[in-house]
Amino acid sequence: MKNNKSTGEILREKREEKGLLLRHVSAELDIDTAILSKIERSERKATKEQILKLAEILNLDKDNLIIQYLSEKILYEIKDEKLGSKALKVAEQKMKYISKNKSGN
Amino acid sequence: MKNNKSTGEILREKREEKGLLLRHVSAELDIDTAILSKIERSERKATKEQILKLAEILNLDKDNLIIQYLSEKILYEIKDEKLGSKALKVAEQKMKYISKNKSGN
DNA sequence: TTACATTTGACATTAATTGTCAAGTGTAAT
DNA sequence: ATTACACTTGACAATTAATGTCAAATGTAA
Repeated sequence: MKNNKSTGEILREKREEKGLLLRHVSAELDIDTAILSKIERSERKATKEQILKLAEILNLDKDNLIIQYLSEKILYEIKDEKLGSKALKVAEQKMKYISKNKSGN
Repeated sequence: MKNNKSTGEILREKREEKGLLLRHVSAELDIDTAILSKIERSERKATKEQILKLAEILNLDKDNLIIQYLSEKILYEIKDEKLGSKALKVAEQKMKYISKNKSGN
């Protein structure tokens, strides 16, 4: 498959690849290094603004990163739910239904 | 299709079908009628506990109602997101991947 | 051991959710 | 047309969850 890495792993890998320190990147994001550290280890979620800024700083594809990020938010909603998987499928059905009636994408 | 009604619509229809007033049901839920009114018109989200209690009060299938409810929560997360639909698909992929490696369901 | 990057956890701040209340609207008797 | 009652609306209060800071702890490489 393809979407196997977490957002945090992606961020950390790319940051290290570029030789940047937490301190450098967190300064640009205007947050404490502690938070970025936690984001990279999936102990905290980033905000959408942070994700967008991180994509810029680290030269990551914005759309991919956002998709990654949103999919984690979705899974977070249902992580303790026995019926989560079914709910996901229903959400997709509804999604199709909505976009069909509104046309587009 | 099948999942065309919102949770709120389901709740209101069933309540009226049973001839119950907002005041009756909201008393059992231990909340103000105003909130239940809003829940039924999809102006507010219910809590999971409220959903479970409503299923009991109104003799609705718990699993179906929960699935309905969770799917709305999921859609709420991505409602303003251009890439929401793609994120949903990725979430499903990840879900499969997870349940494959953990076995079950 | 000093230097520095990262991690950890206790706590503060802020934002979102959930709730109350009181006044407003609609409708159907009387 | 006034009373009665179900429901709705919006301003605001309370509670809970998310986001952040800070200082001390840990790891690692001079």
